[in-house]
Amino acid sequence: MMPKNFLPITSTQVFIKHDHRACARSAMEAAHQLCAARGLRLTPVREKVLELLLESHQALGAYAILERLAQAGFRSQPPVAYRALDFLVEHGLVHRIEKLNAFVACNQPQAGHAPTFMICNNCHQVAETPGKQASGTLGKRARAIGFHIQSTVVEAEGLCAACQAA
Amino acid sequence: MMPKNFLPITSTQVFIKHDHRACARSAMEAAHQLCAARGLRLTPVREKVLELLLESHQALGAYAILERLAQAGFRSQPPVAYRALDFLVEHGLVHRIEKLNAFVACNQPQAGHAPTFMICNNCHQVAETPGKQASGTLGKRARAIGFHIQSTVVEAEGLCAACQAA
DNA sequence: ACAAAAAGGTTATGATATAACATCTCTAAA
DNA sequence: TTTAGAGATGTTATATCATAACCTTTTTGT
Repeated sequence: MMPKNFLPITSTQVFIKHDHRACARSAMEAAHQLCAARGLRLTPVREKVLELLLESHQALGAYAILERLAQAGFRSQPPVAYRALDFLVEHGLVHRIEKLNAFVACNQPQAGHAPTFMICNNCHQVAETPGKQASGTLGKRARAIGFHIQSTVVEAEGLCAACQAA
Repeated sequence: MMPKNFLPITSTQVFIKHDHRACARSAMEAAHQLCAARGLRLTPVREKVLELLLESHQALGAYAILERLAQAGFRSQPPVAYRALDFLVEHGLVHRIEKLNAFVACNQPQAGHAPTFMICNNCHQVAETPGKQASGTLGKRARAIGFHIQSTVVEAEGLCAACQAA
């Protein structure tokens, strides 16, 4: 039987040591499948941006992405990065971290999730924990005042376990 | 007896019809008291910025504040607004809304609270609901992975009760 | 009165994001 | 298979948000 307060912290939990390459590879595969299934075009720029984010396992700003794109032979005007990011965010392959004005790859792309993020102020990694829309405290508060939630931002800054130890 | 899931939605709940002037006046008074108690200086610019935010009952961007400051006879270089805002945010009199790159007055200035915000996409008012640090789902998730939370951002966008009706 | 600290004034620039419009490239229907 | 339309990309320019750096003024503690 599962423990009472089971939280599905998965292999996608960034702070936990794991094989980044394998993790990135499987996320990229998931992205391809998702796009195929929905008839979306994961064009070269879009794929490259996703790849960069998956590799880094950190939040990257649009201009940091732009630099890396340029190094990889893509054009380097801001709209190039922003358009790719818009696409990826719209389809849930990437999330925007408001607190950082930056972006992270989603490691479990799927519809209708409302993830929460833990941002380590020391190692600058960002962990995503899965969440359902309107669950928990926020949903409760919204219902209490008749507020209809369309989207949520839930982010915590602090120190991950490893960085506390060090 | 109080209902089981009692949530302290107070008179400070912006979406609910109330006397803005009285509300702003009392919040301003609370700010003065708080500053007196802590030996902080609520200088003219700082007070004016807080007043502007209390009046508007909406989130205002730094440059919107700057315009209004200029109209009121203050200098209008960006640092003027940002410094005042820094002070007010630091001491909990104003909160930053990350999703909007904007600021709202806190209607219940007090130490150690970690409020959550509901942003109406129609009337653009922002409601603050009180919250305690590390309570609820986010705290649970953090503990599950040994993450030490230093600060949180919890914001929901959607439609307030009044705007749903209309 | 004076030194130190805090606040404010000013210039310049950095960082983030989008508008607008031209061109290219796929896809699907004629 | 041509061609219209949608979607994607290229490019220029500019809007929006935020801070660095340095100097002067005001306040506070001694």
